[in-house]
Amino acid sequence: MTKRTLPTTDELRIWRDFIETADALRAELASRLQSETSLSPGDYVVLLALSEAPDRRMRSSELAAGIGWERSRLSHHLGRMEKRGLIRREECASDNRGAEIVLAEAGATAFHGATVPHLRAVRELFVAALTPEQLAAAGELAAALRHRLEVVAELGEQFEGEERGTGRVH
Amino acid sequence: MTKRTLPTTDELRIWRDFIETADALRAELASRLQSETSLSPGDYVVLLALSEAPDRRMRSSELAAGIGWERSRLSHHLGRMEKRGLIRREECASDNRGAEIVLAEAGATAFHGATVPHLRAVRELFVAALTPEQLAAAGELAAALRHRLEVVAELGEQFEGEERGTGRVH
DNA sequence: CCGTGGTAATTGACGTGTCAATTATGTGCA
DNA sequence: TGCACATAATTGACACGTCAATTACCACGG
Repeated sequence: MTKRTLPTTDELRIWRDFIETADALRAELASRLQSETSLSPGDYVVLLALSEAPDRRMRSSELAAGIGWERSRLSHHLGRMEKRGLIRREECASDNRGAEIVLAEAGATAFHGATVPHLRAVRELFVAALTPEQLAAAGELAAALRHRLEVVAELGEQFEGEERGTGRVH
Repeated sequence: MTKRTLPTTDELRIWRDFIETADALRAELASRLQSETSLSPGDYVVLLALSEAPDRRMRSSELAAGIGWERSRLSHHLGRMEKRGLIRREECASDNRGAEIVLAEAGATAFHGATVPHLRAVRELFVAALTPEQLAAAGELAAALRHRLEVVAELGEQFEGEERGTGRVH
């Protein structure tokens, strides 16, 4: 006999509801942020990281690591943000390869204008939509899913490009 | 005194965990689908809808409505899929404006090859990562969040472009 | 018949994301 | 010294998504 490896119809329905709702939520937040402050979610996380950095400046790779982005993605995004005057790029004294990303005045202003509306939207669309129990459940869910992702990522590194298992950990 | 309208630190942490995890999950699923079957998630949903349609063909707008996409997005995507031979566009007899989207052989084959690996991945990364209680909680979460999104969407239509409220419904 | 308004679908411009090169620099070891 | 290798960051090509036109056609009231 073979073990069941495919989701049931109910499980699949929950999966679709879950991922589509998360997507819709992200889209709505993004749309509000954009229309209220002309910042994209990407802009927001970059500006958040920069405004919390000592001296409001950071090495490009630290920034990428801090917000969990690939460097190429960050590079492209910084290019667009620089064109709009939100950040500046300066050469790095200690490492000639490196770039320091500096929060520009326009960036600081835009970020300050964005933070309250954005947080208000998070509260309205997420926190206030859930009971305290549901909120806690959301946290546990995220932890469980993230844990599974980390586990399979480690397995994936070990058997580079081989067959994937069933995901069963025990 | 003013009512609290911003999330607490804990609430914000849960929010970030939640949305970032959902994002990571989506990204991992997409990456697997792509590397195992050279289909994107977009391709998958389009092919799924088409392969369930009577005669494996559909009017473009029905398709868009069925999968919840904007027509422009679908149009762009169909252009890319047509170039790869996954679908065909045919003229519509009853309405000369319309287009019928037809599932091509290559599309049917690709979809059939993709469905089992994809469902297996959903099970491995989502279903099997959660306890039954957590799975149920995920469903309730999605329902609650989606409900809130629908409510604010209705409000948004009524007061087109006016100030947004706090999201409090009662 | 004709014009006005609505609908089907596409297009172009642009921001965004990924992958695979590429450039330029640092580092360590024979 | 000099060369192999790693690292910092960018670039180019291309897929994807949204928004605002645009094109082509339907439908209906005069």
